[in-house]
Amino acid sequence: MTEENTAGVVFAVMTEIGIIAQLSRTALEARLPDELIAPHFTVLNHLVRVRDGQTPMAMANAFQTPKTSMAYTLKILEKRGLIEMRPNPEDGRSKCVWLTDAGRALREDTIAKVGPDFAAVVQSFGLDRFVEMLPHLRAFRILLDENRDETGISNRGEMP
Amino acid sequence: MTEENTAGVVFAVMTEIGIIAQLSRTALEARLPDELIAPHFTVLNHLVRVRDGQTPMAMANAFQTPKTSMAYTLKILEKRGLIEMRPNPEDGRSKCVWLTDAGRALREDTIAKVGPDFAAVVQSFGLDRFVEMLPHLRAFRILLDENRDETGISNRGEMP
DNA sequence: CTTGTTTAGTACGAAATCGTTCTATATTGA
DNA sequence: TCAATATAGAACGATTTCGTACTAAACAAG
Repeated sequence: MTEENTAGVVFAVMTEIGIIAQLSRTALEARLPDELIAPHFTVLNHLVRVRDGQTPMAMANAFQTPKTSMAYTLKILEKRGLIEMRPNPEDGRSKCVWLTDAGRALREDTIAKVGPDFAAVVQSFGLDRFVEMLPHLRAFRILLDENRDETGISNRGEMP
Repeated sequence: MTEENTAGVVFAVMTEIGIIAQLSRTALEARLPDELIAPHFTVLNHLVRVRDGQTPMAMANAFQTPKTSMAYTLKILEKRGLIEMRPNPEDGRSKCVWLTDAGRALREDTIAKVGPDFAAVVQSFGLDRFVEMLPHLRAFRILLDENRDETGISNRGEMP
């Protein structure tokens, strides 16, 4: 926890981010339907946030998660009618993942429900500090995203 | 992704934090011994960062994770000789978790190995931005930590 | 065109995570 | 004191996550 050196600061930031992610994951799951867990929502959110029509492999890559894990998550989302899997017209091997109206609606509802849970915390923290942090976090995430694959992890989808 | 309203900003920050946590989790696991995964390291780190000698229940609470999951993680760490479980002298029901020298050493080694992986990213991002963000993240994490249990999740350890 | 190589997805078994239930100890309150 | 309740951990089965092996389609080189 020393902050005198680069490694210390970076590690401390990562630790804080890890804890925050864990706590908000719990808060999120408390607001999801019982049958769904965080990864399901994360996938729905990704499809809205980036774009839908992506292949499962591209999504596994985006999430740095094994393709078999992604396949399992997608299968459940499809069973629940929250996404649709259609064949990829440009590649007979792969499929494309599309959101259904129900999928979009569930994402919206969940966001609306989780918001108030954070309201008290955000108010005492100060919205302006959030606004201030957001572009930095975004920039850092983009950098991290670009610079990965330097740590060699297989089975997690290669760059498209 | 709109940033015009409170909920939008908060949700956007959470999304970025979630992605960063996921990416750094992958980077961390790439540097851990093959038999160990992120939760193992996270527990070791927690025991150094907060204090060791805690009960499994207190740790499950800290991680917002079911006590059975924590028990499983601890069993593996104990089997690997990275922690020791001793009876709690103040409560016959519970145990206390203590780090071994090997556990401390593994944490140190891992931090030393992961650091360089982030060096390039941090350099182009700017260390000063990290230093700037750290206290905000820490303050937010502490607030989140204090304000939880408003979403009612059972089985994840009550406050000690 | 072949033929060998790469890639997307699937099958399947192993490992991790989780919820429920059970046991032993502690705590509370008559 | 002692019964009633609450808590920590263990046991156990179910679900999720993951790694390896396999299949089918695309691609590359000749």
